[in-house]
Amino acid sequence: MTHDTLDDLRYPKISDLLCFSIYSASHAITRIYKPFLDDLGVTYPQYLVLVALWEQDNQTVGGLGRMLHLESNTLTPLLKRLESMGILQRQRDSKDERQVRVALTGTGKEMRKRAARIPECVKQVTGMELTELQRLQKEITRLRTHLDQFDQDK
Amino acid sequence: MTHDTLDDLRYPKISDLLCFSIYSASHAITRIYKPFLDDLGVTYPQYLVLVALWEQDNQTVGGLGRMLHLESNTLTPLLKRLESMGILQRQRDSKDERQVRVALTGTGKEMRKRAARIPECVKQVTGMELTELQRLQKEITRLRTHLDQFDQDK
DNA sequence: GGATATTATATCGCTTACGATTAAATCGCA
DNA sequence: TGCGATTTAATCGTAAGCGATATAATATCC
Repeated sequence: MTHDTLDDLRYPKISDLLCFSIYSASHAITRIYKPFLDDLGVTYPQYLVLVALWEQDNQTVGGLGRMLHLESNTLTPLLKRLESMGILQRQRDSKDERQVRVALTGTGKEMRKRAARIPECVKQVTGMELTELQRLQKEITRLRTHLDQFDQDK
Repeated sequence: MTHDTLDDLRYPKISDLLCFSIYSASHAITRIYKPFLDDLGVTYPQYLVLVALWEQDNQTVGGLGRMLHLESNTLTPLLKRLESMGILQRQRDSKDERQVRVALTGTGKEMRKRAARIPECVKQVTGMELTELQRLQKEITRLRTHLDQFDQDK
């Protein structure tokens, strides 16, 4: 009997995998946001698009994709839904007709005020200190940067 | 002009939100796993189900759901796909016909060996120390526990 | 024992994600 | 100038997630 035979009997427990903790935390966060976002009438990915547009309005689809790490195959249908809700407008850029610019409507801009308390509410639910949340955010972002780096190196 | 008017002009930057770092890290992880899982012929959520079954075989759908924090509306179609691939079998429990037991086939059990090196490979890509990854895993799990706690309290 | 409540899984509809491909505009360069 | 390469969005198909609901089996209680 070799060591390999013994090692073959083991595999990391699901609860010990970092990848699973992030996977399940991501879903848990979506669930926590749900009631707040229901008030706004948007989904969680739609909310992230709004946060990106509140930070920088009138972006191209590609620009939004770089902020959110999403491609047009995900963003286009999502943006069309937000447009049909009257939250934003999509328009071809006249300087470069390949690009589509995404601009908030008055409704979309006003939603920022209605969403103002959401980050604070969610922070409360975490039951963690602000400094700890900030540190966690930085470390997870650093992890994602490493993963992105490796991905594009291929 | 009040302070509120000024405050209304601000919203957290997307890149500063913990929720977004977890959201985007989760997708980045899926992308990193992709080439390894392509070799196995499964998707990332399917892989997590396999990890859970390698840890504890012959579970009910509900038991798997508790391990993975997923409901039957997600698991049932996913398990049916794994069954149609010959990786596992689903069978009603004769003691309690409401329950469905999920058991790995020989193929499913053998895949554990072929997947043995994946966690180590992914760890390399993170570019982080094992102790740091473990700490991060614990902290994110703690965060998710808080969120789950709040969710079921409602 | 039988009506009622509870539990376990499945089904349906909708919204992400994303790989692969397409279409159109622009760029680069001979 | 013109033509192939590149860039940008959009489209299509498939697989998650999940809320709402349905269905069937079991548990509870009178």
